[in-house]
Amino acid sequence: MVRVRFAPSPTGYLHIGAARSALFNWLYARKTGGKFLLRIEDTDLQRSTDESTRSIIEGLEWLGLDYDEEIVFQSDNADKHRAAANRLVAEGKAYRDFTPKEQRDDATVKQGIVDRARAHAAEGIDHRSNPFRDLPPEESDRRAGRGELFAIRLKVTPEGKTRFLDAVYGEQERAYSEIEDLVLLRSDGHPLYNLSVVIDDIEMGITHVIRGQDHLTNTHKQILLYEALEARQPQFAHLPLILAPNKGKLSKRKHGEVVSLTTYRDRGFVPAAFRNFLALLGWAPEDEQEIFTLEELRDKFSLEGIGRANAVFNFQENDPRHWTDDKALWMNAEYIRTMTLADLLPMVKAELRANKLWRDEYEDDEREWLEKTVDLIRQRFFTLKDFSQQGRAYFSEDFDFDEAAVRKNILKEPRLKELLPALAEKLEAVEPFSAENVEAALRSLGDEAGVKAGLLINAARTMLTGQAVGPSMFEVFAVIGRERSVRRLKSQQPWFEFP
RNA sequence: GUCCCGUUCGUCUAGUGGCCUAGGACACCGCCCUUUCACGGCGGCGACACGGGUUCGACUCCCGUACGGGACGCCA
Repeated sequence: MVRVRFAPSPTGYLHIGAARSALFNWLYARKTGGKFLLRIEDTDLQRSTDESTRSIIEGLEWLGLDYDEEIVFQSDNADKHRAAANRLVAEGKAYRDFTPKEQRDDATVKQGIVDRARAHAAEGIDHRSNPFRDLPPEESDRRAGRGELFAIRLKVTPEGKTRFLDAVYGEQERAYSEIEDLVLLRSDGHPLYNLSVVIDDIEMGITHVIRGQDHLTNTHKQILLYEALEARQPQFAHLPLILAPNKGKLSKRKHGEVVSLTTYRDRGFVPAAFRNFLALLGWAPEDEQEIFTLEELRDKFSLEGIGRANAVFNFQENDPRHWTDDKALWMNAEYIRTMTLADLLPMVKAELRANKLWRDEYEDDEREWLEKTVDLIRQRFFTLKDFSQQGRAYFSEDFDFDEAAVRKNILKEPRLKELLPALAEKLEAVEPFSAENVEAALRSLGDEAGVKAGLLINAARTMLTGQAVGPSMFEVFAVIGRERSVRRLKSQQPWFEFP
């Protein structure tokens, strides 16, 4: 039975790369009939926050990735991690390192890695030079008993190599000589990442570890731990990374909210659309299908379909039209215009409600009207936000007029000053007020006045919706209704002055 | 610096030795449809990082170079 997990550390918002890992794990579990588990890796007390945990849970819920069993909080297992480390010491597979702890902040650590590596290169690397590595057990016990502080390090065998078969990257091996005696337990008793992950994965019965490629080299250390703990290794599958447009790392500090999953929710993405987009970042089906229902995605997903090259998340920071990847935007528009109305309506409702445009009648008396209207206007929308912005005039009397539209469609033709009220007159008599009848009325007015129908159509579009673009105008009349149409055609706007 | 991974249109990708004059999607451009803008239809632009091998034949296999990414912490 397949058991996979998504194991984020709650140190910030849910990153889209992490969201994709979660998605792939979820798909794999659902495809194989296995379990998808959630583990919060909150052992870094300094940086973990409840708010992050909440945002992760919300994010998964938004994407529709439901998890099985109780959430595991890694910090709850610290005692088990400590016990395991001590057991390894007792078994001689790990040792106490009494070297005093160095105090370093994040920045100096990063520099230290490079400096130390250079020095090693110059002098020749020896990962086994720790003076406490071969301290006799009695001596080690005595010093520990005396209350001396120590870290616990894994005693890595000098000769040999670790190997594993990655489901994505294939055969992997690494010489033991490349691996340091990693610290398992800090001198303050705090268990460290590699230990905790391995113990928890064993404990949770994880069969497949599907995670970012940034863990590919860590995996060798973890394998050493599986061996030391005499536990069976899971199958590993590492995912290519998602990069920024400059092919660098995608980070919040540099790239802002575009990398945060919640941004997509807040900016009007349909969850299924974003999920679909994410699935295609680093994975491809056997055929050329791009739009999938969740069921199709689940059925077609496979580890074999995952690529090895990192993917660029293509967005343009200073261009509002391309604020995120164009394909994601297209995908969202595609979903908005093709999904069932039943699925779309609740999202539209939430959007209208958030903007005080919702009226309860939309749910009973005017339900039909709402469906017709939404169906009409969704054809050219890209996000759910458009329903309250571009689509505002359909739901409210209080909407803005686009300046360019006014200039182009109204002010440049003085005759409209008479024609618009004339059109309003005609519309008052149209019965029933259908698209066909409105069209006939409008065209006859055009003929009588000797102007092209297009002039009236475009002017009416701007008077009724404030915009230069929109759906078929006769449908718009029908949806806006006689009363509002007439009123808007006759309305005296402040800008309504011809030269 | 050391080790690991990668490199096909601007982007996401298909491709596992002949099916490739390299396919699809997004973006872009043009035409058609049309009252506008979209949608849709049709068409266009556009890529195998480079150099050596292996082979009758290489996008596909091997080696090297370049470039990019990752890891190397008493962080996760």
